[in-house]
Amino acid sequence: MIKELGTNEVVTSRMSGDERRSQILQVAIRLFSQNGFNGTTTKEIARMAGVSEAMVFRHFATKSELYHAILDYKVCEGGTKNPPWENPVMKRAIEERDDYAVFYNFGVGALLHHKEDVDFMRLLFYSALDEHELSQMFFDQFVSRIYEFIGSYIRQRQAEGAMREVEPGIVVRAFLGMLIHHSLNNILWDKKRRLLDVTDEKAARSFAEILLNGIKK
Amino acid sequence: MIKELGTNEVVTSRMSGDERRSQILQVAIRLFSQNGFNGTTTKEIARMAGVSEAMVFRHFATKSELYHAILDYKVCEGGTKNPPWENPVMKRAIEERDDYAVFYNFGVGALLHHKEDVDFMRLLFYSALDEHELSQMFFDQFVSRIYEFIGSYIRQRQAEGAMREVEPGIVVRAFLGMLIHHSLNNILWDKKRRLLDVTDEKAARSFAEILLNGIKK
DNA sequence: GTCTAATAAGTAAGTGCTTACTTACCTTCT
DNA sequence: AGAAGGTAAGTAAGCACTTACTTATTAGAC
Repeated sequence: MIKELGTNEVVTSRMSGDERRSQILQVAIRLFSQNGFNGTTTKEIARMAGVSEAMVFRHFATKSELYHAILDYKVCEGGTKNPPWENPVMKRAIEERDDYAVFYNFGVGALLHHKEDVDFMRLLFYSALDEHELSQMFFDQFVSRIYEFIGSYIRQRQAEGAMREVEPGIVVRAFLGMLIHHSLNNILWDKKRRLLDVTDEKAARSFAEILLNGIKK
Repeated sequence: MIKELGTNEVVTSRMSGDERRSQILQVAIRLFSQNGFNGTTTKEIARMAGVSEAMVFRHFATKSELYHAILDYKVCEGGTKNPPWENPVMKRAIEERDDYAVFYNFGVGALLHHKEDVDFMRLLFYSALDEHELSQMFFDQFVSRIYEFIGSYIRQRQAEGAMREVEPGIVVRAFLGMLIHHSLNNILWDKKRRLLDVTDEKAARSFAEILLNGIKK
């Protein structure tokens, strides 16, 4: 009997199939992202979800299928759903050729996204090390599009004479490198921000300034 | 009976204790770096080393002790042993205030190092995700020294009026981000270099140029 | 409204296999 | 002969996954 204390709402112990399925999924996301595929047991997933192991296997035929469902869900949710350049602020910045606004907004968006979904970042790296196909899928679908998009923007600005002739792919890699490495540091090694303690805004501002000064004509 | 074919040298199946120990270590490094701690079995380590499981446990009391020994070995070998700035080329560049040479040489060195020791990179990330103490140790001992060293160089050049007043920590993070993220891409996701195919030298040159133009006065 | 039968949510107690680790014994060198 | 290198065959615990069964919910006939 699970009850939500402190509210009038009382949650009965029995859920509908869909509710239970997504609850198990949420629990599993946390555990897989914390301990990786091999470090997570179905027993623990069941325990954390407050059900018997049999229930886990009623909803997901195998542990692998559950892992696959998680990555599938996370890759779709976190990736292909809403690419950064759909943002109206970004759109205007691009039209107005406001390079700083383009890179700053992209950067802040990325850093925020990483911070809000640490589980996803960890899952992504675990699955990349495990060489899971969905990690490659995420890269092919999401990351390569970012390269295309920002790359083509840089190419355009080079054609317009606003940027030096550096290979756009390298510039994108440099910028994504700053952002992702910054998030990775905060998530994995420097949780206490002992080495570098700056707001996302300041980091994005500095990275955008360094990059744009670095490639301007 | 293991024999080295194609040479006159014949390796007998029986090794000395030290030889066997370091052979098991080498085999385990490869397996742990490929499959992580939980994904690697002592049975497989023994099989790959061509000995029985009992031999693994004669040299290392537990699986954890073996893992610890590996990280210990790798962290010392790959990290604290020879910091990049001990390199004479780097030393001269620093004395001569040749900013480009400083950052370019550091970059090429890092990229080469990553490429030559993919196992180490993978181990480092696996152990960081697993929150193993030695990953934190590596960060505290090796990475933070890089921040100190490059950071203080930047501070000096700022005082000399050669660089803008950007927080040195952010600049270091930006540069390390470019380098590490580039290596990570090559190791984990873009092994075929479909997104970006450049030599280490070109990458280091571009990254150094972007960074230095980005922060020059 | 109430009874009922079908259905869906749920579990306890397994299964066989794999795991990290051990024991008791053998073989090879010096 | 004795120390060091080495193994076959274990053990107990843990793993993913199954079976056989119980409880709660609900839809429709009356």
